Formats: sequence, structure tokens, C-alpha cells
Amino acid sequence: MSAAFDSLSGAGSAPTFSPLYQQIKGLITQGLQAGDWKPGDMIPSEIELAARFKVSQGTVRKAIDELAAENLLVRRQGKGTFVATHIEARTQFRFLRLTPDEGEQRYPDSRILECRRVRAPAEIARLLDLRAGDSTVLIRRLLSHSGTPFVLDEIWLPGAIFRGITSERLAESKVPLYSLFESEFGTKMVRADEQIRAVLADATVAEVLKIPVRSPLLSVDRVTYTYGDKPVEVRKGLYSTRDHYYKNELS
Amino acid sequence: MSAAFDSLSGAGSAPTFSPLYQQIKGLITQGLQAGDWKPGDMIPSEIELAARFKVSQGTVRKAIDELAAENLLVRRQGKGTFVATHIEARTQFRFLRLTPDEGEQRYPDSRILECRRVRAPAEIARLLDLRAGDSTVLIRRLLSHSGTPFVLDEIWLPGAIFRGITSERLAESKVPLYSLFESEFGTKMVRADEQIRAVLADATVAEVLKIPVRSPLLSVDRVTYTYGDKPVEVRKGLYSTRDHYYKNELS
DNA sequence: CAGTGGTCTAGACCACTCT
DNA sequence: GAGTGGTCTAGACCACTGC
Repeated sequence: MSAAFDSLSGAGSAPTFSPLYQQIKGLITQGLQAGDWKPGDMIPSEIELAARFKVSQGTVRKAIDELAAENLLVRRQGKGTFVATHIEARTQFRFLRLTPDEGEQRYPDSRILECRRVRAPAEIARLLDLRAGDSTVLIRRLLSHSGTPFVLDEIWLPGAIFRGITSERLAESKVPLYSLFESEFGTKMVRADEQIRAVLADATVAEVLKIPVRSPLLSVDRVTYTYGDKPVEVRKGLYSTRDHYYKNELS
Repeated sequence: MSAAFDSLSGAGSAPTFSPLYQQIKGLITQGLQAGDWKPGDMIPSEIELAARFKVSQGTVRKAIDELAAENLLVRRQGKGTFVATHIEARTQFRFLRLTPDEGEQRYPDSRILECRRVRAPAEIARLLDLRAGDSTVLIRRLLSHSGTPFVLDEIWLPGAIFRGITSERLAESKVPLYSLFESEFGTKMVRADEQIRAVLADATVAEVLKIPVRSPLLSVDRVTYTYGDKPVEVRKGLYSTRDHYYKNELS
């Protein structure tokens, strides 16, 4: 029935077919990757996409349902379907898991300690899929709640994507870094993998976080990915859990 | 159209309607709670459920889709739809997040240090929705990989549900605790909330885990829920992250 | 009011599993 | 082959949004 997709199989190999809605899903994801629609934009309506792809509305619907479940799109009844953005509170706390022991989860104050371009060390290069020595941006940053610091972050970004990033531009912004990355540098962070360990604060860290030397800290190593599972950020965080805890829901 | 559900609204209040598939979802969940179908069992086919509830197959399908997404059910093409169980490898690692620095994630050896009935301390009672002083079971347990211990757990269970649990019964079993709980005590753990902090090992803990005193450890406080969001387990774990890390995927 | 997503139906056909 | 879930269609109607 209807349009022939799946026309993209390798030369000699037997073509592999996939369900129509999966192919539609792929086409929409390509549109997101290519920047056809930017974060916050409305994508075409289900009816229009159905016409464009020559499939039924139900098929488009299933594709969009899955993309919404993966947090790439957000449906709003009566309005349309929109590209997810980090400005929404919901998305912010998907990535910021520290919660105060007392009171609500709220957005912390950020102080940029440093922002400079450096050649990628081997480990960072490997994680970011670059070559050792390629240009990267290193940001060091301190998060605090009402004057009390609780997170020290070291953030590595590919230099090629984040041109013109400076300490000043970062400092001026009151929005989360991920919002800035998507609005100013066109890079939408989609998902992340974290490796969490317990470590001790050395003298330098202890001073910055205003805690005793050898205090226990969470060490959180994060690799963040954009569309197409492309790694675009390495973040090494040290979290003080004296007044906060890392919240996780297993389901 | 068709059967009138939603007949369960409070006396004076205006009845609130919900989509049919949500109601079907509720009915299936009730069946799971009531034990109509046990973990591993096949539930009735979509066609039969549709007939039973007097709705279309598509509506049942949407209900089941959501329950499968919540990991309560597992679909198997050509076979049927089954109640999820902790015996499957997939489900096991949903709750065991520690991964070795080197090598694959694998299931650890377990040693029961202690298993006895105690009156619930106030904190545990609150978390388990019991009264302080109610009967609970306290299990202390050590996990290790090839002789090296890396997790010390303290597990609290409601005494009323876990009658006849003993150190011996636990020790004999080679399956994960959650498998045992569901097969022997009819309690299926469905989801959990964790609070993670960094702490230091005291002398007692250090000895058991064979690490130096004041080593950094992950402190993981977990509350586990069955069907209907009923809390049925409190687990306080201390994880050594010398050779392991806690793996988390943010999406 | 028109346009959007949300629900529900009825039916066709496919893919997989077991006997 | 019979029975299961998986895909796809076409169309109806509802609920919400904004003009």
C-alpha cells in the first residue's frame, strides 16, 4: 500500500524492511537533526505529515507518540506538536538530579570560574569522538543555593561546535547551560549517560566547595548526546551531598 | 458508545470521566494487584479482553501498550502478553545499577549476614506506611564479585507480608531476592525511588567490606513499591565504588 | 469558528509461535 | 492451521486552543 520507502538499503546486501511508522520516525528525526525545525518550533500537523508522507494519520501518530515518549517532541492538545527545549522546567530536572534535603527542587545559582580553549586530552577526545589534540572548550563552574556551593563542574565541549563561547557570555545568562547551548549554538542535548562514584575531596576542591578536606563527594561523569547519539559534552561533576541528595527513580 | 464504565465516582461530587483505555488499564492493574494473574502468567488475549470489556481491540491494545511501557507487562509476538517477572535478566539490572569498571555487568554472589524480626523504628515505619513498633523483617546482606565484597545492604520488609522468611531460605536461593519475594511471598516489586549520597566508611563497615576506614562509599536509600504504589521494602545500601560505578541513563 | 491533538471503532493483512 | 501480537487504514467524534 502507498509510497515506497525503505529504498535506502546497501548495494549488495538484502534490503531490510522496517515498519512504516519507524521510517516516518526516522524521517522526522532527520528533520530535527538537520535543523528543519528548531527547539520550541511547532512541527507540521499530523494531517499534513500524513499527506506529505502518503500514509494514514494513525501511522504518523504512532511515530510521533514514540518521539514524544523519548522526549524529543512535546504534544500540546489543541495547539500542535513542538520540538522539546531545555527551557521547560520539566526537561531541566531530567538532567539536574540533586535535590535539597529540605524544601523543593529549585534552580541553583551558577558562577563561571573559567572558560578557555584547550587541546583535548586523550580521554576527553575518545569520549567526544574527536582526535587527541583537537580543539575543545573547558568550562569550570560552581553551583550554589543561597550562597552555599554544592556542585563543582568541569565541562568539555567540542571546539568546532562551540565557537565564540566566552566566560562573559556564559556569566550573563540566567538560563541553564543546556538552554544556552541550544539557543546560541544550535546544539540540543537529548540524553546522557552517567557513571557515579564516591570520592574524597582534595584540598583544592574542599576550598572551593567550602567543606573539610577528605569530605565524601559524589563524582558524576556524564557524557551527553544530541540527535543521532552524537556525543557533544563531557561533564565531570563533584557533588556535595551534605545538604542534597541525588534523586533517582527506578522503573 | 458501548459499556458504561466510570461508575465509581464519589457520592455528591461531579463524576469525573476518563478515557476508556485508562479505565481498562485500571481494570488490568486491579487484576494484577488481586493476583488474578501471577508473574510469568499469560494474561487473556487482546481479543478476549476486548470482548470481556465490550470495547474494541484497539482500545485494549492502547491500555496494554502503556502497561508494557511501565514494565508491568511484557508482550511476546505470536505467544501472548505476560506479567513481568524479576527472573528475566532485563528486569534484574533495572534495580541493580552497579557495573564493574572492567567487564560485563553480571549477577553477584550474595551472603546473608542476618535475618530477624524486629519492631519497626519510626523512620522505617513511616516509609513503609506502618505504625512504629509493627513487626518487620530486617535482613543484612553482603554482595560480592569473585570473593571481593562491594555492597552491604540492610533490607526492611513488612512482617505481615513476609511470614516465615528465614536466613536459611534466603541462603539456599541462588536467584535475586526480588525473584524470591515474588515467587515465595507473592509480592512483585514494580518500581523504586532512590536517594544517593556520598559517605565515609566507619570501622564496622570497613571491616565487612574489607576496605580502609573512612573510605568513600555511596549511600543508597531505596524505597520499593508494588502495584498501586504501595511501599513494601526499604533498602539502605552502602556501595564501594573502588571497582564499580553506579550507572544511570538520563533521557 | 477552524485547526490541532486525543479517543475510539471496525476491519484488513502481516509476522511470529506452537502444534 | 489456529491463535497470538504488530502494522496500517479510514473515518467518526471529542476536547482543547486561539482567532
